[in-house]
Amino acid sequence: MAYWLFKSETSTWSWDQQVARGDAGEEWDGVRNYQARNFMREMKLGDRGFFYLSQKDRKIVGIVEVCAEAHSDSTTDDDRWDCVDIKAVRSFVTPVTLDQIKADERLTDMVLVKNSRLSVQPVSDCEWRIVCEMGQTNPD
DNA sequence: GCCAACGTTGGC
DNA sequence: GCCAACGTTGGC
Repeated sequence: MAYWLFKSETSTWSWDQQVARGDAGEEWDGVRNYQARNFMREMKLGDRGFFYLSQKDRKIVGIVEVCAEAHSDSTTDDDRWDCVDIKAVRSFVTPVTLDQIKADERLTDMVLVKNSRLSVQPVSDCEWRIVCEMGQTNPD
């Protein structure tokens, strides 16, 4: 199983909204970046991801699961853009801030640190476990 | 609210 | 196919 990171903003799509969707999940639409799209095309059912809030919040607040593999983005007729569906798995006991991540020597290679603008990113197994531990949250 | 970094577009 | 111009993102 692979791990990922999905970026959102509270004002656009909040963690509360994601949780409220329950197991039905939600289409991760609106991504208009080839790199991010390509990562979504690689995703498999059951893959897990962090739910990160950019801008004001700048922290990881929850864990999500891919509940539909890549399909066309319903918000556009342009067939270049695909997206997956994700559902909330659990909230972080303690959210992990970008500051904490940047301050941790083990996480200096995280895409979030190296390429902060990429809205869908891969996360290594190692990074996954470290961040979950920092958030006192079950990684499985 | 500023601006650096990055991605995309389009003229040549 | 290069690269200047432009638009967007997101940390600060």
